Amino acid sequence: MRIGELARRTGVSERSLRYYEEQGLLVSERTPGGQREYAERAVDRVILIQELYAAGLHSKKIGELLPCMRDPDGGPNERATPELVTSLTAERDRIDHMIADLARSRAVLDEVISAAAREL
Amino acid sequence: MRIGELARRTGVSERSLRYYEEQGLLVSERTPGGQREYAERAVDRVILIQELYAAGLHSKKIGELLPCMRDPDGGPNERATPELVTSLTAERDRIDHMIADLARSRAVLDEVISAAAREL
DNA sequence: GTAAAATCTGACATCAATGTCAGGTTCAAG
DNA sequence: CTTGAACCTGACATTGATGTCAGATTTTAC
Repeated sequence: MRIGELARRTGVSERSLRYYEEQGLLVSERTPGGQREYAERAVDRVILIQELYAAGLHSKKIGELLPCMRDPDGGPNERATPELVTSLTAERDRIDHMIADLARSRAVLDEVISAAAREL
Repeated sequence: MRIGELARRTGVSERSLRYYEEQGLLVSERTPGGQREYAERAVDRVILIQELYAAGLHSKKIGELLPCMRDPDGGPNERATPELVTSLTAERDRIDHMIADLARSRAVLDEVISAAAREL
């Protein structure tokens, strides 16, 4: 598929898709004319990238992480270096804190929303 | 307490504390010389503000939300307008999505970390 | 072949919280 | 009184992903 379709199917802008490629997170073939052609699996890949961004990982870290994931087709993947494991563990802990904080914020919102509902 | 102590106790920079005040999220008395003097409860307030920022709320929304929270001392608080309730409900839903996304990202990291551990 | 739609590259803009720095003032301790 | 630490205001810089635009090229439909 070309970039427009991938953008539509993932909800990610074309601009961002080109940026992901520039950052080495996403690969594409090129048509003879030079336009990007994506495999079907790019859809899941893009969604994953977005989720990792939302989790606060930066491009560089995502770029290190992605090759170490088990491919869905069981293809070869890189081995995570000890340094990467250390850094990913830190990220995981940070995400745990983030989830806990989010739960607290959610409770705050919920309390205000509920209080307003009770006053109707 | 003055700004330095509040910064130290909350882990938030003095710069940010002044910014919060500028945004109307945090109040302070002033000494005769013009320096900020904070009440003890400012500590919890600052931590709450940070959590709401982390949850993706912007200054404006936090500024609308805070007065509608029940004060710990049961003091008077503003009533949430229907528009605010609508917007807070949307934020809450967004936070729910965010938590779900974070859980997925966490699982991805965990899988890579675990796989590396198994290879030792 | 032609026109419209899609894509390309490259550059510049944006956002919002925070960092940083300069020059001046206030506070606390000797 | 003096000195150093803490604080003040105001301004400018930073960050990193994304928006946006211009001008050129490719693809698709007729």
